[in-house]
Amino acid sequence: MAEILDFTREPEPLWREALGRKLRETREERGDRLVDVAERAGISVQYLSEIERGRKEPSSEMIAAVAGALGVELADLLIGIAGQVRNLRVQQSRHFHTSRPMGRPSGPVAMALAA
Amino acid sequence: MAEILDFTREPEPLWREALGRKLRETREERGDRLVDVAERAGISVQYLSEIERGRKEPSSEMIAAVAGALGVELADLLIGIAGQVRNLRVQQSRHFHTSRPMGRPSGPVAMALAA
DNA sequence: CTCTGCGTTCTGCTGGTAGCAGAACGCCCC
DNA sequence: GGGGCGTTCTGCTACCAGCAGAACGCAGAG
Repeated sequence: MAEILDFTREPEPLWREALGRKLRETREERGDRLVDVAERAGISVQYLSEIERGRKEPSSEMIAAVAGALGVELADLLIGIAGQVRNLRVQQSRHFHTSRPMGRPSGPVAMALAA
Repeated sequence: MAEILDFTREPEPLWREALGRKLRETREERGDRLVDVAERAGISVQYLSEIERGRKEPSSEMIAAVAGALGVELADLLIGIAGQVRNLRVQQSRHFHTSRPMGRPSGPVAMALAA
């Protein structure tokens, strides 16, 4: 009974965190400031800051507004996020089996309850 | 100058709609029932139904729980959704004819203001 | 040292809605 | 007719999205 639980951080990042990271990256690549994007998207600057830091859960309309203000489409955004998530996970669990989604993750409910 | 335009706005599907579609597709591919996934994810069956139909905005924890219950990772989910979104948009702009009863007024910024 | 620009974070506040239970309903197949 | 499956209606409560206003840290520039 060597492995009780992986007390290491559940490697899977949450959606809002990955999204925020990608949004920030995209904005900085464009050389925009928070206030620029916020104005264009029609939202407050504090709120955009929290979205980018993965603190708040933006609605689908918000996501569309920010993406539109950044000049990217949803599909591109998703692909970019997927890439980031992949890199993050590989970085963390370097020497485990490579991508095999068949494994039954032991704690789907646990994640929901944990947060 | 009057830069009014925007009447060419394709109805880019909202995040929650695309997500729901993909979740349902994944579940059906596995031959699971709503109640199976709901139980495994620890959520109610009505709510899962609404998520799959894109009617409610699930939190990141919910997404993780459902994805876990389906045995898929976030990255795979995102890529699948991106593909669906792409296909949808192509399908729409190719011939606008098919049964599209819902005249979705979904613009990025416009939606934020409307909401 | 001060000033300015940029982002972050704190304190509120309000409306909306996530998420649930319970039940009813339509549909299909036995 | 009955049972499995999904949908939808009516609530209901608790939580949080999303805002304004202001303050703060931290750079660099003068």
